[in-house]
Amino acid sequence: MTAHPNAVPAFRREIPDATVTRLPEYLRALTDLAERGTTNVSSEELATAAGVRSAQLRKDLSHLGSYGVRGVGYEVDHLAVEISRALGLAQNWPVAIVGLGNLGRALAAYSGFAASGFRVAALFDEDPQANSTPVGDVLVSPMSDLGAVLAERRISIGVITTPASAAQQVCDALTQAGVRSILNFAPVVLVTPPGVNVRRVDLSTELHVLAFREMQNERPASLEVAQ
Amino acid sequence: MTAHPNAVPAFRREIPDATVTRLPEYLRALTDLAERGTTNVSSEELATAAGVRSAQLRKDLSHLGSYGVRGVGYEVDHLAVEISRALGLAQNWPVAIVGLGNLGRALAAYSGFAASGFRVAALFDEDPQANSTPVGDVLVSPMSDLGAVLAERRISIGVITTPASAAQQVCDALTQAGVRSILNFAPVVLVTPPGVNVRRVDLSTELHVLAFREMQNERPASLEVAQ
DNA sequence: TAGATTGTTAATCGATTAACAATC
DNA sequence: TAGATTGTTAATCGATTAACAATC
Repeated sequence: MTAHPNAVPAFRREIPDATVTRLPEYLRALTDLAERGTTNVSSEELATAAGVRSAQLRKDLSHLGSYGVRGVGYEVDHLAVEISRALGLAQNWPVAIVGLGNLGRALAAYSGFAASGFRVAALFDEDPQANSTPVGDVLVSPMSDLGAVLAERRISIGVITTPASAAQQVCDALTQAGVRSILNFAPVVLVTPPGVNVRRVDLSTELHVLAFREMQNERPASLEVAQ
Repeated sequence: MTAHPNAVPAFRREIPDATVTRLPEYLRALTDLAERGTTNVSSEELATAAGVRSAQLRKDLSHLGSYGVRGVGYEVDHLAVEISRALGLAQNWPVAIVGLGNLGRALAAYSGFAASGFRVAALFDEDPQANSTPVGDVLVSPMSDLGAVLAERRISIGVITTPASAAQQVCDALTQAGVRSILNFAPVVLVTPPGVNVRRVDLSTELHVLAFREMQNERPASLEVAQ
């Protein structure tokens, strides 16, 4: 039995990661426009507001569907709704934060989450002292309750803000409890079972990249590769 | 006067951004290895520890120079020193943090910076009340002193942790004061003069990308693009 | 209809991976 | 020398940009 040589693969309608990363930015720009009372926008204007080229914006949007009108542009409200829907914003995702040091507490108190469709639904720390200090109206649970609490509150997104030394262990506990999406602030490469999505934010790395470019500016190009 | 057709462009020895972003990870992996007493490592092992392919690791390192030995591998300490040098880690960059809400204070207190070659050298907030609460041994200066303090402490890297509404204004003040490298945590696209490097970290965006994939997993692929 | 702007195709660019000659 | 592994070249892959036909 031979497959047709030009057979189209059954399903291959993936939206590139690079595009998904820019969608929230488009949404933010649209929200700004709406607040200023703008009802219609061209790809050129919206692209400028979001810091990209218009061709890229149109290409990105084309992955979602066809929500513009040729010769006219996009209706701000409508496009915002469509992007929100694509991003699953209506769902108000419950999120768990593990590790309540300075960063963990700052994130737990961050008001931007609520505005973006996320809700801090559980907090964990292994230090019993941390357990006695709630953040807002969310109590801090001990690590031993992780599985039970995640299941009960139907949490599928975890944020790791522990020290590097604890991160892998926490990651194991999260995946064990069925979490398949992890945002990791600890400076470690996490090992996860297949099917688990990990994104890492590393503050030092960001500074390193800046410092590197800063250095390049300071010294003449001719020295760039010399030892 | 005709240029030689195969003339090599005078200087074009740029290291790709993607490579620079991975260098700190390699360095971290090397530090781990050194702590465990490992003195030698192959590209295969180091790549695994850093979460990349060995071909990519070798390609990345080739931008810096030739620090391995064929048939043997890399000397852990030596390679670490070379990467540190390439990243400018020896310099102990002074950094300013503007905006001392929860996140700003968390960053100011973050011990990881010191370990990575950065030093929190100045803090700013427009709220006079914030000015009275130092973080560690660094006093909080009023925004009006920004230019003077940056000049005096020779600061060229700024971190913006203000609310979105203040970010552009702060950015203007920083660039005005000669800062050309900015790490922006506020959810805005900053407009800067040419030559200024901005990197943005956006917590909501990271969660959005995770939520998006989470959604894709939940529903069948055949619905992915349907409206 | 004429003018404008989208959605999409094709061209370009850059980054990743595979493969292997160089060489310890 | 034989075995191993780097540094680099060439092939592949994917993402960005330019250009324009479709169409409001």
